[in-house]
Amino acid sequence: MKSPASAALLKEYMVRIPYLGVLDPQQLDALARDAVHLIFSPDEVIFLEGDASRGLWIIEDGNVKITKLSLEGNEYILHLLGPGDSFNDIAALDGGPTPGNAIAMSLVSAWLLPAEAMEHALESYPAMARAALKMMGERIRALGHQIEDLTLYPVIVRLARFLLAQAENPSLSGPGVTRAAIAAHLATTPETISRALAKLQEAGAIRFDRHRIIITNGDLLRSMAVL
Amino acid sequence: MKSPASAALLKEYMVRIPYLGVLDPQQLDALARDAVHLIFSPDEVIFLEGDASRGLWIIEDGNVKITKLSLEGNEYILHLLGPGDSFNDIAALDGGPTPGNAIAMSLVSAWLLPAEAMEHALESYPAMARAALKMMGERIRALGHQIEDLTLYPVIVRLARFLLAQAENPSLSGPGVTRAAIAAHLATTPETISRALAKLQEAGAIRFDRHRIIITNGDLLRSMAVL
DNA sequence: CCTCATTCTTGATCTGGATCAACTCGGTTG
DNA sequence: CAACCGAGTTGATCCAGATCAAGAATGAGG
Repeated sequence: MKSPASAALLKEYMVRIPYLGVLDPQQLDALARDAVHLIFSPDEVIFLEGDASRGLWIIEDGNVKITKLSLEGNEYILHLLGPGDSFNDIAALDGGPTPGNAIAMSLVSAWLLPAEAMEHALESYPAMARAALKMMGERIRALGHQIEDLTLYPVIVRLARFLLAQAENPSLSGPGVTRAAIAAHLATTPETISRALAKLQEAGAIRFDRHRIIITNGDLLRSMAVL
Repeated sequence: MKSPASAALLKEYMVRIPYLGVLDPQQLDALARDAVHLIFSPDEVIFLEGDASRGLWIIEDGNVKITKLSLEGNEYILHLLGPGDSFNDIAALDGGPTPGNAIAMSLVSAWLLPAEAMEHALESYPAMARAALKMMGERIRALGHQIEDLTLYPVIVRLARFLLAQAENPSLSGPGVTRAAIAAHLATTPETISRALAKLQEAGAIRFDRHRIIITNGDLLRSMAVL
């Protein structure tokens, strides 16, 4: 960490991560000092499912996808992440293997808080473990909802929900988040996404400005999301 | 807790739950003393998704399903549970709302370790929080695999995997675990399960003895599970 | 401004699995 | 043992969404 500006940004992002936000400034500083800063080119593999965890990653810039891959090469995107988002939290906190593949979707710069530093922090600061427990609970509920969506609702509903989620989380847009990526996240195909978007537009819920998607009628979209 | 025999069984089950197993005998005893024993009839609702958590449940006898329900009434079974299994762990540990519906599939007797007792234990015994963190990590990985299965593999593969999992976990059999239940767990229909089982039998991987399913060729079944 | 490479759209066809319906098999109850 | 009832099987049909194929829009690089 040479650049002080960069170090300040890292700390800003760290305090927004719930289980790091409970640390006091010196503790946070100590942890941040161990951070390593790395760059990945588009499509570069950051880690693969089952790898030993190298620690906690925090994105400075760019988009990253966490995926599952079938033997036949089909991909499911578990999470789409952007600047300020962390990933590999689970493995970093419980010392287990990484739970998915992490792949850069664009030019990505990110920090790595090494596993040993995380482990040390977890042992030294009990409040962090308690906060991590809550975070994991949230994550489990989110995965439960993801399963619910996939098994109980058709593509158009899932897409409407995705767009609503995206609206309040800017990290889900940006380059690399193509129709193919949305498709892989909703467990369908780019063609189906294209058709579903056309239907939503027809219904008047959204509009295309060039290739950007704009929500023109949030209530209508919400009703189509069965929410 | 009047019956000493029953209390002994409860403690036996408790030590097998990883994050309770780290407690020493007195701590375990103290927690067990607060347990309440309850009975549910078949199809009775134990709790609904989003309810405030009453605490940690441990099954003495019978089967319980944890489900998600769509507005149209379609059901997805997240977990099938039997004697010795616990449920509502997440909410009991993080104090959040219950993450699914719990419904008795047969006559069920179960203990409830009240939320306050769990909370108190979690605060008093730091080792328990650490162990709980690991347990949640495992749970998250398992949900990840469930999503992977649902999105990337066809019914027959999911069924083969289910049968293999069932073979080493007797709590997944027993009355109430009908074809309809398996179907709801694999996000399909009873008819499709029936046909898929017929195919597996035809291939020689399994056999029916009356209505019990017997694995006759584990390797073949594993190969059909793409494992 | 043109070219080339993606990504996106749109249409035609195909298919795994859902749905609907009829029937069979046990097991239970009076 | 007759009547019944829930579970399981089996066949026929249907449909959401996948797949295949062929343009059309967009954007980057020369």
